[in-house]
Amino acid sequence: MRTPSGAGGPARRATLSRDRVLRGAIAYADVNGIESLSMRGLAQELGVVPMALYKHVVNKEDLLDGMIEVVVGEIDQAQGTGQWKHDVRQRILAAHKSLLFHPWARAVLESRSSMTPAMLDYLDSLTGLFLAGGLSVDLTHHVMHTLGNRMWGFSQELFAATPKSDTESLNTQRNALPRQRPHLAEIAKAAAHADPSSTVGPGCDDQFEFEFALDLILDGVDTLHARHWSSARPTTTASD
Amino acid sequence: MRTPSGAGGPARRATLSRDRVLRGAIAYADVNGIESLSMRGLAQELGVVPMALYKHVVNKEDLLDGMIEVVVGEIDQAQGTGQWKHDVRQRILAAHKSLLFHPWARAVLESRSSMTPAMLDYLDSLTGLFLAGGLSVDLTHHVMHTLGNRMWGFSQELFAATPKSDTESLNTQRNALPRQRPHLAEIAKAAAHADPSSTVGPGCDDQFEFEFALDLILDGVDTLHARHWSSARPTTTASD
DNA sequence: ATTGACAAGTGTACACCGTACACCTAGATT
DNA sequence: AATCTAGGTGTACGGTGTACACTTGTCAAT
Repeated sequence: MRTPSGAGGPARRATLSRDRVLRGAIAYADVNGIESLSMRGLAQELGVVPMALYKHVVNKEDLLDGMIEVVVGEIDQAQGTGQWKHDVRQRILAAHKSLLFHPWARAVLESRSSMTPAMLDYLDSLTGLFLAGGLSVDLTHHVMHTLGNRMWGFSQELFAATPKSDTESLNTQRNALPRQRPHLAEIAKAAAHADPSSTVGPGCDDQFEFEFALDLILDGVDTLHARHWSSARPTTTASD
Repeated sequence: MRTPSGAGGPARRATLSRDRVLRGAIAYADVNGIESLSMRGLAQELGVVPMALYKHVVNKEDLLDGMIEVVVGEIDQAQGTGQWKHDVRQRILAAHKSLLFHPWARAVLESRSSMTPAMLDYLDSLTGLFLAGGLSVDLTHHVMHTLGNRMWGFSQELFAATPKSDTESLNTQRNALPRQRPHLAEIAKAAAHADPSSTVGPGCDDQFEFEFALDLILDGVDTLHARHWSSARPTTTASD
């Protein structure tokens, strides 16, 4: 609650902030690679002593979470056209673009053990596009798994946002989910209903999801094959 | 070239070997998690001093590569039935099973910057199944990208096996590829021909591959949607 | 049996990492 | 002026990977 003069402060010396730490870390990783991002190195880059960072970030894990949060939060959110396939496509390509912009983002994102708020928001909005397009909750559920594995590697831990045994945060999240992420909540409810054996936790049959995605791809390829599909790359003549 | 008595040696004391180090590391990671696998911890587990490991493994990266090599090499290689879709499905599920057996395998595999021989062999055999099924080289190429992203996260670096600037190993690999991995070589050749701008390197349009996979999924979902597809989970009555 | 070579296990040491903890300090609040 | 407090500092500890020099155990050849 400081911010010396609101806007355009000179910010001499250090004057860190969580945002500056996160942005600094992102820039550092963009330039030097994520593997050489260290608390010490980042501190030096920011003209500060290493321990100063810990006033804005609980530890390195939190730093990485924050970096992902920023990147995912920057995913372009275009207005929908109402055609679900187009809108979904656009949204996913936007995510892909943001992740490609930071080469380290995908690996870091996949190394997180639970979803950050921005990730959940993104997934929720994507889910909403399918549902708005009239797809069943069931089908939407499975295609989210399929796509999720593609956009980033969450897959089986979509709804298992409780890494170890943090039952308190789990309950907090269960209560907060429906009102904040309505579309995800709808899917989670349906999945829990279909498989009552796991009232808490994923409620998803990982093997089923994997095979669903696999068969979707194989059947799609089969169709293309039957149609004598060809990619017709730009440098190739289309006469053949 | 030691191996005291060929088979069934008592192996008192330490008597390491690359294989024992690798197996030990795999067991250690299976039990304690990959994040707590350290050279020191592994050495202690093997009843040996840390630096002893370095006589069988060039560094920790090499250790991780070796672990992946073992796991991928253990993927079940069933006889094909001649039906490409079935055979591909079977092969991929076998890979999935092996990776699931070692929870750390997927993350480690995706953290590798280049393909290990066993990975290349697996991909080559998979490619061969598509080609044997009559799919075009073109279509096979793209579906390999699509599936690759699913089985593990190689995607864009399939043919970019040269992480930094190791031109010598690149040349070695380029010469060795055709005779050892004929199916991959065929795809690589076709891709390089279609895009002559990059005589060395990927030769693949990452964005195209991503969109190909995305559209394959979206079109497949569209089809399922039109058919009023439902997953019909076991606990659900099929009457509805 | 002695020697010598060589593969393999050892011990020490170093640079780097994340971060706990006590401290100081400058600005705001009272 | 006294106090509080958010935030930057300094030191220190235990952990990591691994370079380098060493000892040792095993074999082939003498």
